[in-house]
Amino acid sequence: MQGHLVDSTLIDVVIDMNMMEFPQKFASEAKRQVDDDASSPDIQTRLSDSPWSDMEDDEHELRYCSTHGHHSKSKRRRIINVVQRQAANVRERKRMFSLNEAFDELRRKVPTFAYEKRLSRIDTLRLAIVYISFMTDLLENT
DNA sequence: TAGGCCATCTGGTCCT
DNA sequence: AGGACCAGATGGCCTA
Repeated sequence: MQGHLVDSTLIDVVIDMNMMEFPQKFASEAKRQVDDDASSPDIQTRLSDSPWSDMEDDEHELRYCSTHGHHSKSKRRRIINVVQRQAANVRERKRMFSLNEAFDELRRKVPTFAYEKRLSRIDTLRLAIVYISFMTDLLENT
């Protein structure tokens, strides 16, 4: 539907970019995910009274630029155990998954030709920028 | 085979 | 305290 509104200017841009193909490796990539959790690099289980560990010397005072209105913060390393790390990995995977869902949705919104390849994430963003600019111009000139 | 793209892990920082 | 967000590193897959 959205492709009908596109003029030659936008089409020229689109032609230069990679075209669609639905993710074939999405499922295959998931293969190594969950099972790898147990075999992740030997993260030491570091259980201590405090989840924070001081950096060695007094250089660990992290000073933010005062022009940005930040206060100085002490730079302390947060110590997490294996369970917490794995939980964080799962959350990160979910977060990236939802990010990719958003990219897929954006891919469906921008006009493309269903050639052989799907748009990469960076191409999707660039094309969306071009498309939005084009539509904005169209709106302003009517 | 090199380069592009992507998923995943990880540690640092921000935010609630 | 802990979850969200981010960026760097790494490794796999695919294509020219």
